[in-house]
Amino acid sequence: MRDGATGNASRHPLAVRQWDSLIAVNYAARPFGISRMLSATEARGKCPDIVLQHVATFREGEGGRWAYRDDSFRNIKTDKVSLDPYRAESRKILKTMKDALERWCTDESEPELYPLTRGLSAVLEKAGIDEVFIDLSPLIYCVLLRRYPELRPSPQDENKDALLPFPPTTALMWDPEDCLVELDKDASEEDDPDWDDIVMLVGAEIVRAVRNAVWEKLHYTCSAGLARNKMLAKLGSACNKPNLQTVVRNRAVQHFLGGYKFTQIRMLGGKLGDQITSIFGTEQVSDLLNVPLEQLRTKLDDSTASWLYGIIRGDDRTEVNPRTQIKSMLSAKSFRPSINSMGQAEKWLHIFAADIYGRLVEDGVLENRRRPRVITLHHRTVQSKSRQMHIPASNTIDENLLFDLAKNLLRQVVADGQAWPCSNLSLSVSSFEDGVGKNKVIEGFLLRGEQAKSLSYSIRPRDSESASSEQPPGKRKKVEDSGIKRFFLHSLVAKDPGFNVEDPAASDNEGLQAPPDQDPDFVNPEILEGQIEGAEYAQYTCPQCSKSIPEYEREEHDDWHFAKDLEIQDRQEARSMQQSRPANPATSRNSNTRGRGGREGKGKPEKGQMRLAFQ
DNA sequence: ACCAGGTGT
DNA sequence: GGACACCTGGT
Repeated sequence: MRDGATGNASRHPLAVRQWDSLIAVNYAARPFGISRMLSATEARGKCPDIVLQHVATFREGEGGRWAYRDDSFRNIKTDKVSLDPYRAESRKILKTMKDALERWCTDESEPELYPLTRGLSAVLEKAGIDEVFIDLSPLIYCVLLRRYPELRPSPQDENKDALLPFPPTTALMWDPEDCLVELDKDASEEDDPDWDDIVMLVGAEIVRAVRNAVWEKLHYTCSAGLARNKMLAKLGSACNKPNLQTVVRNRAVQHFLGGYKFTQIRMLGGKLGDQITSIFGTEQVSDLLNVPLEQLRTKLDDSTASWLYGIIRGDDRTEVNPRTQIKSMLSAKSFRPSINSMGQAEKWLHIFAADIYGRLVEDGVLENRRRPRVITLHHRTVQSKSRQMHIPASNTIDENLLFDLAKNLLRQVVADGQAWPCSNLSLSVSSFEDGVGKNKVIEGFLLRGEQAKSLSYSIRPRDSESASSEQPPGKRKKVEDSGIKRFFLHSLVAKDPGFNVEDPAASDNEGLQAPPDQDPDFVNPEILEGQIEGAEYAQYTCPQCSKSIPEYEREEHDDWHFAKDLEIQDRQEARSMQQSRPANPATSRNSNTRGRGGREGKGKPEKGQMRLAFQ
């Protein structure tokens, strides 16, 4: 589990400026007392040398292209912030991390472990533009099996509750840079290590490798926290910034948490935290620990009470969600002097539409036929209001369409009541439909690895033809060079985890499964292969895409996944990882636990196993 | 389905 | 605080 704040390692004081305030401050500037929320003037007062870089902006009349401009801070009236550069860096970092993690799940040296570990991979959750949670459990499990053969399940080892062997009693060799949180009072560093400790040690090794990769490749430092759940990892990550990792061993949790204000715990930083503070007259976790559950229940509703009771004891069950494709895109502007007319508002709608459209294109969303179904306009005067509508499925999404829809929505809001003066306006698109739109036909077919290679060559020309014919002229080129290939590879694995191939006959019927309003020819039928050949051979169910393929094609199939991973954007990767979970071959029992959980019952300590002891 | 509101970076 | 993004709950 990991979480880190990344920061460029510049030694010169530097901050990112948005209008007159700072939104990010590097570590070199912090000793001067510079923090977020300071004004540019205040920052200069504290550190005359500081470099203040304004964020990129869109400018009225310059279309959808952002730029860094020397005078943007003076143009708050006409410019709109663009966070695109940060989104791009964020993607690079995630990709680097993902690649670094990947190396931990493949080990050719011990083929007998393949059935147990193949397909296991870490899950990454993007928690912010510069933060990520990583569930390392699957990787740690792999490493444990390799290093501690006594943990490998033996055939007669049916009993899930069978006791684990004792771990080796040799002292653990922590890296000098691992920051260990002091143990609870009832525990001692002299005690023999337990499996939980070893799990953390392995995790620390992996995370160090990930952080090193980020440094080597991108020159960002990052801090990390390792613990048994997200809440503890998050708290830990802040303990040793900017460039160290903090390990909260299970035997240290009580001591660690006891020193915090509960308002620093995730979900308690807002109104709920305030409410609890005033009810119980304290912000300290240690004080709240003395309050019995029954008493919490008298003051809070039941679910909140028991959640709170658990969370301050280190019990956080929230999963690391595999990042899915982006769920919404928003473009917004606050108006310092409020705006007062439809005409003024429309200018901004143009910029919003261009911004969002650019991001739709950049993210390859159009190429993938992933489109938002809903558009929403938010409007704030004294109160805030929002209106949304469906994006007509028949239209090609472009800037003008977005603008027209936005304008309609704005009219509705304006007609609705007090619309002026308006202090904030935003446009967003959401409800992304990733059913590859016109290519639903692909789902339900299986493309064999070998054929995938040859066919992807043979069909590419025609494929891109039909693809670009329905693209606006401006985007043809992009589709042709890399877009379609990406799309092609992606769409085969991205969608349906079940991946049914029950009706091979359907495969050579054009568009048999295509919804009536969709064009079945977008992907030529001949590239599809609905039949599994070699069914008489041993079958292998790919944990990544759930496809069932002959054993002898496994390697090739994996190569194919590997190539795909390199090509498609990280968010798309995350999606396929998510879908691979249920297909984990190791999941034999415990349908209510996750794939990795079901199996870890055997491989991990019975007490305090990573997050899974609870259920 | 629609909208409001809360939480986080 | 501004500009995001995500989630939940009420109707």
